[in-house]
Amino acid sequence: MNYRSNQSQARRASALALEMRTLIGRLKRKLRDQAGGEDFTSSQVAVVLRLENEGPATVSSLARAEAMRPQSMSAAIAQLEAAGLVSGAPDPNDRRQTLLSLTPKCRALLEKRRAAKQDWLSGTIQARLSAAEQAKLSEALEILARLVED
Amino acid sequence: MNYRSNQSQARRASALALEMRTLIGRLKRKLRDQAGGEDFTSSQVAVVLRLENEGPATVSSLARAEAMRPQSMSAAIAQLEAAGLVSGAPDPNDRRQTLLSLTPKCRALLEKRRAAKQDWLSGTIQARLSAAEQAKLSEALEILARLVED
DNA sequence: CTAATATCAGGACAACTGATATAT
DNA sequence: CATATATCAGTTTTCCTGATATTA
Repeated sequence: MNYRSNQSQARRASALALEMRTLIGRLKRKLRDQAGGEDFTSSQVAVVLRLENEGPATVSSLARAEAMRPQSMSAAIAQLEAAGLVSGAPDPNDRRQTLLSLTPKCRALLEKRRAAKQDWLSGTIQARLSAAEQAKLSEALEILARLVED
Repeated sequence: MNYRSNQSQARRASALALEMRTLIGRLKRKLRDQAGGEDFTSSQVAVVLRLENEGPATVSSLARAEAMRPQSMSAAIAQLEAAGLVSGAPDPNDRRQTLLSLTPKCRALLEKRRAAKQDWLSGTIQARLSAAEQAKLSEALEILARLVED
């Protein structure tokens, strides 16, 4: 690996990083705006979908999964509980923990929103990206996941 | 296009959306943490790199490029100006506008940080992704850009 | 007069840090 | 005692909306 190729690799990585920064900022703001009003934050949506896909979990494990502080996750979940979408039950095996799960109301809401295609992100993915592009995106997400590991 | 294939398309899009939400949240927090302290926010970094790549620009045009409000961009840039990294000069052709550009101090700082590989995102891209993976990422970024168009 | 640029003022909200109680 | 979970309280930060002055 010579000097010139290291240089051009560095330039390519910088260019990618620039594009990514702008894109992440835009997506972040877009997701927040779409969630505005009666809906939920991006983090809250991620939690609900995670509970749906992976079953009951604790505040701490959810915080680890999203790489945020337990206190922040707790606040997000408090709103979901207040809305009656998530409920917690003490874990009989470890009484420090509270296992959270989706309420029937939440599952019904998810059904309804899916039927009405009310989720902006998945709706836009379907509307604007071909199957081949979605496949490329999926590959890229696996690659990107490695950037935030640890 | 029959019912079943629409169903499975919708499921695929939902799964992608879930992965993306979690990933965006994690990247967002990671970028903020890496920028913490004496450094700058992700938006500020994006602005500096954009000015470097595309030359002088106004607050409004930068706000459009990042899809945020001019007032928010103005605040971000005020900090950069206070740090002596960006300076503005009135546009002689249109006196409503102020053209912003990088100061020599900022260019020197960029050089120094690049030499020391101090940018977390581009450093991690280089360290953890092969050339082929970076190419896939680049393709995916073009695809993703279409999601936030308008 | 209407449209675009910039900036001041105030507000909302997500995530943070620190401290504390409880259970393992 | 050391570790893990959860939660209360207060703060920071980023971006927002609304209003105003200036110039095209």
